Amino acid sequence: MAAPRQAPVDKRRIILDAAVRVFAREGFHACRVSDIANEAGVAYGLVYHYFKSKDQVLDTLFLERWDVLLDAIRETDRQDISPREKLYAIASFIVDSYRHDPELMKVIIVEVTRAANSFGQTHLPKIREAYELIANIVAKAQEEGAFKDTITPEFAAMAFYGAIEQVLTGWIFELLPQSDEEYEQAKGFVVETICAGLDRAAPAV
Amino acid sequence: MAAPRQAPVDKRRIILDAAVRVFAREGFHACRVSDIANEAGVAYGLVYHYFKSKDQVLDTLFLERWDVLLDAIRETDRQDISPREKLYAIASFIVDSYRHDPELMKVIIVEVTRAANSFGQTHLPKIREAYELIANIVAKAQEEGAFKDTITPEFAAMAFYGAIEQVLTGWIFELLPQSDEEYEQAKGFVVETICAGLDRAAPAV
Amino acid sequence: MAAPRQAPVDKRRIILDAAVRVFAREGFHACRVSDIANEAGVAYGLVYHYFKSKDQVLDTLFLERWDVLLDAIRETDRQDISPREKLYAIASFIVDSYRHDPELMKVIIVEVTRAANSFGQTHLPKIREAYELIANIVAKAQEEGAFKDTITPEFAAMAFYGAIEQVLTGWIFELLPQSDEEYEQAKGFVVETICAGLDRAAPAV
Amino acid sequence: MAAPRQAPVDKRRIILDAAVRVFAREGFHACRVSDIANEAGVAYGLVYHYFKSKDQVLDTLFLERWDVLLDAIRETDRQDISPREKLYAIASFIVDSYRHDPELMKVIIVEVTRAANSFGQTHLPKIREAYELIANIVAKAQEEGAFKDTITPEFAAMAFYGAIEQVLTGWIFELLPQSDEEYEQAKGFVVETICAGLDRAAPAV
DNA sequence: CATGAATGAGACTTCATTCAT
DNA sequence: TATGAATGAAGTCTCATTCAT
Repeated sequence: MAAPRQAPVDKRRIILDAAVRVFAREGFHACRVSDIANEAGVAYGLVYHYFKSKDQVLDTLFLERWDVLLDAIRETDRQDISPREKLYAIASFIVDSYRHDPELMKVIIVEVTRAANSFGQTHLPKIREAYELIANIVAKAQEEGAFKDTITPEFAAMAFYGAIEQVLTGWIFELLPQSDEEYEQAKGFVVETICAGLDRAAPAV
Repeated sequence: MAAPRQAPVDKRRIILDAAVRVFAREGFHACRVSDIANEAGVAYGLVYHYFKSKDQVLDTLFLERWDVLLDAIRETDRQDISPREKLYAIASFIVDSYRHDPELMKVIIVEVTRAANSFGQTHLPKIREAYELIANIVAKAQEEGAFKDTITPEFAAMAFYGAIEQVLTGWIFELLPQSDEEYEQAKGFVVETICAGLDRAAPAV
Repeated sequence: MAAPRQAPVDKRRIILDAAVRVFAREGFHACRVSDIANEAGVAYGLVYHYFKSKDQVLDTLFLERWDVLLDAIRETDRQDISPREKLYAIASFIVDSYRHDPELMKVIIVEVTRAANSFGQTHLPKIREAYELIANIVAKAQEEGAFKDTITPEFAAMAFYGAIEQVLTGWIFELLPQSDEEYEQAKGFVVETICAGLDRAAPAV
Repeated sequence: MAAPRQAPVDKRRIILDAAVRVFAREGFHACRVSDIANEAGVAYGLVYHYFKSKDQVLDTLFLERWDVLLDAIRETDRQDISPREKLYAIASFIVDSYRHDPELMKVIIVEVTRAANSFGQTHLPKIREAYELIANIVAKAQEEGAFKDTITPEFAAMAFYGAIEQVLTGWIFELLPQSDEEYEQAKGFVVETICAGLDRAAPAV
């Protein structure tokens, strides 16, 4: 039987993973391409062998992950569950993404989705897709009477996403406490916040 | 009677106002100090006569406005109104700030509060004050039994602020429609969203 | 009486003059911008204060001088002298330009007029103007019967200019001997070459 | 009967031919080694298997062709014909070289003989040989009394070669019209220009 | 106060060349 | 022979900041 082979090293992947760590630690603008190369343990030029520019490294990281998110939202919407459960699934996916790879989520949020004047601008159409998918879920729920229609789906989607992102930002910059329990509670909290509100008049979930 | 005075030209103010327009239009990092000087119609070096650095120009703009916001929140909290009315007043103040000077709010949100890796980092304590003032309102409401305590005040404050900021961002980048009516509705919407949620089970405001 | 003033130093001129020396010595592509700054005794960035790029420095040098040449040709053509005298005047102007500032002419010829794939391409219209002005002189002479019309004016102009430029190139790279006498002879030689040729059958000038 | 053999593919030759096309199209400095490899349809590294450097590819192209030119001039000089006929034969050979392979001649002229600061410098001795062979023909003609000796042979050779090269440059960059007739006329034109001149006083050829 | 010329550190990107397979 | 991933030196340009007037 053949000896077990060394897994082939994918330098491109190594560079991307190193870039996540460097971007998370130093910020996209503050770091130098040489920092990425050093972190990856490869020569300076290899970064440019695989990527056209420093920008393209971040673009790649964002698109890789954001497409997974969009797929997850679409898949969730296809399931036969209540609107509230759908929103919960989406919130779960986002929170779990952060739990699984906080550095990557930090980079995506800090350097792209919240960086409206640079990469956020570039990827606005892609980011917008997420808002629209969420808005569609709300719109359908309103049509079916599951949600009241005092607010527009677009507005609800923005508020929902804004609330989650701000919580993640709170974790990222340690303004909010973090623990497995906190993460789990947060999923319910965000949906609770959006779907039931703080008012005592609203029945508990 | 005194001769009519030439309105005293406050070059410092002229530079700050020009900076708002330039930062809003081109972004803080993308613009050059000379762009500010040109927009203000003053010499290059004068910017450095009044400000220690390019950073300090943005710092000044942010602090000027953010202190007004913090004062407004504190003043609101002092009034003898319900927690929901307090949150409505805060949402109102933020939305009206945007209506009154959208460029300034764009700069503050895009370049500071959402720019967690640069100015957001620097001004985190100041930004945090706003979160804490809001959290205090929620905490008091929970103690008094006006709000249920299924979620922490800190979390509620983050979700509340995140929802508003995301809506402003939606306006700034024209992802959401804008009109006087939209602005007025938004104030209620955000509070509604946080205080009552989307669930039909929750009574309408 | 006022003390004699120090002539105001025109740093832009100093940079241009330094660039001529550096380009002549090291070649446009081989030299670095810092070489120009060092030669001029100014800071690196000042080159970019006055010129948009390294290219623009050479563009400026070329255009400054080439416009003088074009004016000289036009002025010559306006005079009431024979075609042969006009060509002699043009050859004289070019040769004297080299005598007066051999480094500048080296740069213009080597880096622009003979660099067909880089700056020559860019300035082709300007260079072409010279060919056309010369061709016009020949054309008029042919119409008046002063020159025979066995060859086209365009061709004659190219051959005339090519002969002179090659001779300058010979001097620049020391393939041909140089002296005041050589320079003076050359003026007649080129015109002789073009107007009468080597053939003994042609009467001496 | 033997199976038909695959024509032996000489990869080295394929690379050289591809290099001609790439150098002609993009210029030696503007193109990358990978462009040559792509044009040739071979792997990047193979260029370096056959040639020590990018420079050496151009060196090879130049030397291959220039040696043919030098041989042609020597062979011409050996023949028992008049000096004017010798110059005509040389002009013919150069013009026909251009007709036969305009891209190769473009590369040789633009990137070597007119690129005095780079390859022209390197190959100056080789280029000079051509000037000297031509000068020798003139010198002999002057000794024999066929040519007048008002100008030095070296100067005549430079003017002669300069005139031809400028005409080729005119064709290469489409400043002069091209056709089979033009090419044929040009051969006579150049010799005419050098040997008889434009002056009506000079008898027609 | 006001001007704008002068400074110079810093970072991205290119690409010829090498080398392991 | 043939491949193409890997290397890393080198140079242009930007622009915040300083300073002499």
